[in-house]
This record gives sequence, structure tokens and C-alpha cells, in this order.
Amino acid sequence: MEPPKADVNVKLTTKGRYAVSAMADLAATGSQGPVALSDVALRQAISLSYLEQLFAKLKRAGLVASVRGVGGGYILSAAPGDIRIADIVAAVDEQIRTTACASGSSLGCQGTTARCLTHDLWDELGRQISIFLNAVTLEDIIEKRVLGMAAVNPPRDHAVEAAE
Amino acid sequence: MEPPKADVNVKLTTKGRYAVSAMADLAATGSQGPVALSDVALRQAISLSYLEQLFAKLKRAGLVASVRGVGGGYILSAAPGDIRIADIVAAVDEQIRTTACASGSSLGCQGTTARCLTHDLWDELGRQISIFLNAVTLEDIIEKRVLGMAAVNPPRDHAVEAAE
DNA sequence: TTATTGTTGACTAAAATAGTCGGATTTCTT
DNA sequence: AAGAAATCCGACTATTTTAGTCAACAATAA
Repeated sequence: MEPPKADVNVKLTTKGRYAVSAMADLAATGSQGPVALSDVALRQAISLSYLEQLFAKLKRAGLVASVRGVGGGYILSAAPGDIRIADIVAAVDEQIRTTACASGSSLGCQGTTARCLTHDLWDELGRQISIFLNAVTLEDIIEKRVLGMAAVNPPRDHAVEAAE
Repeated sequence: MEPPKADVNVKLTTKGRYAVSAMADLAATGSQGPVALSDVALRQAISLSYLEQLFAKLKRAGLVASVRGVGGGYILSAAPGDIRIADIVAAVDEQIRTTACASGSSLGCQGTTARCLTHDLWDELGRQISIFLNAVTLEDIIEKRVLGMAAVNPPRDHAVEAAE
């Protein structure tokens, strides 16, 4: 029942998007056999060489398995419903350097000074993103079950009201 | 009662963090008079010239006002409780180019093909982040009211359970 | 044995990020 | 009037990241 390691630092680049797109492609098309990257490259309009790089990382992370030779390709290591988007992004986008103060441990920075007043903010935002990406699986994507999950507890009553 | 324009594309760089830190500094220290950037630069350990760039944008966005000359500096244009983090980030980090398919309008991409299956995902994540940053104000930060706001509605029941 | 596919690693072009630098302008103080 | 303290302004630069390319090699099925 312990939550998945809520990796606070998430980086969101097109690399991560490509990886998720490719994985979704795999989930959607490769139900019975391996899918060749050249096919994925065509469908998703991503260069083959670049896909190879991404899948090397995905494989290293244990998210896919490969079959070499003619008729080979890649297959998901688990059911689409068991692969979380957070895992994909984490496998491909190397962790962000935690800029200023190390998030997670407020040791480096004194919260007393104004210096690291924003520490909690980025920490919480990272957690927010992480929770979202951990809650969505490949299956959700191909079943289009993603929309309308937004719900955040505002801190107080001034949640949202004109400001400009 | 209409929600603030939920800007879906948020970019999160250190530039945005610096801006928020500096604004929080302003909110915390400048209750009665203008605060000179050189002071902020010292306290937040950001280069003065860089701060100047940031505050030019913040001023252009109407978030701060400036007082020139000796004893001058910057002051918040509104009460800390009325300045949302989303506004600060938006003022400083120019909008991300919407990579592949324009988010918001699914016109460019056919959701039918596997091509843009992930469209909804990034759309929703952007909305998620946006909601969060719109819900937090400068006041929340200096009052340390930010932690523990995480709450996302998972799409189904498989919300969070082992996957590796 | 040959075509197909994955595997690896080095290399590169372009863009974004994170600044720096020099000077000009305004205004307060003396 | 002079000088100091501050904002303004624009150009320039270094570093890092992104998004690839390229070439050679390895495994495997037909």
C-alpha cells in the first residue's frame, strides 16, 4: 500500500513526449507480436535513430523487451494498464538537477531566511505532477480516459478570483 | 466567477523560480517602501543584472511598479494574497512552443490515429499544473501554507499500485 | 547467405538558458 | 550643480540541452 516513490523532480521535454507517444503506439498496435521501430518511426513521425536512442533507455529501465532479427522489434514488458507514464518519463528524461536547494531535504537551505521560501512550492508542485503521471497508465491513454482529472485542493478560500 | 484563463502551457525553468523567489522576497521585506534590486540580489543570491531582466518583464506584466532614483526600487502592484504564482511564471517564462500538435485545439492532429493519442495527456497535465499555480499566491508562500495540497482524481481504480 | 532488425557509441547542429557588460536615465541628497 | 543610488536598455556571450545524424556491428529468420 505504499505509494510509488514519488519522484519529485520531473522534467518535461519533447523527449519524454516522444517516448510516451512511442510507447502508446506500441501498446495500441503490438498486441500480438514485436513492433519494429521503423514502423513506429513512420506512424509517429520521429526519426528512427532518435527512437533507437529512446528505446535503449526504455529497455534499460525494463519497460520494454526487444526481439532481434527479421520480424523482431519491441514489446511492452507489462500490460498497458501496468505501465505508468511517470515511469516512461523518468526512464528517458534524466533527472533534473535540483537547482538551488535540494528538494526533499530542506537541509541545504534555511527556510527561515527568505532565501528558500519557495522551497515548499516547487516541492509540492513536483509532487503534484508526479501524482498525476503516476496515476495515468498507457491503457488510460489508448482508451482515452485521461481528460477531466483535474482537482487540486486550494490552500485557503482565496482559491481563484480575479487578479488582473 | 470565471476561472482565470487556464494557460495550458507552462514552462518551468530556474528563471521562473528566480522570479518567484524574488517576488516572495519583495512580499516579505517590502511592506512599506520600495525594495532595491541590489538587496534582493544579495539575499537571494541572484546576479543583479539578471534580476533586472526579470523585473523588466514583471513590470511589463504589471505585477510590480518601480521607483527610480535614490531610495527607489520595486513594489508589488497588488497585495501578496492577490498575486498568483501562475502570473509570475507566465510573465517571465515565455510560452512554450506547443511542439507537435497545438494543445487546446485538436484540429492539427487526428486523435483517431495513434499519432496524437497522447494529446489529451499533456493537455490535462498542463491544466493540472496551471490549476495548482493559479491556486497559490505569494501570501501562501510567505505564510508557508503551501504544503500538502496534493489531490488528484485518478482515472479509474488502478490509481496507484506496484508496477515494477 | 542475405535481408532485416536491434545495439552501440561517437559526433553535430540548433536552440534555449542563464547569464554578463556597458552605458544611459532618473531622482534624491548634499 | 554634483554625485550617488537606483532603474532602464540592448547587445553580447558562454554553457547546456535538445534533437538529432552517422557508421559500424550483432543477431536472427527465411
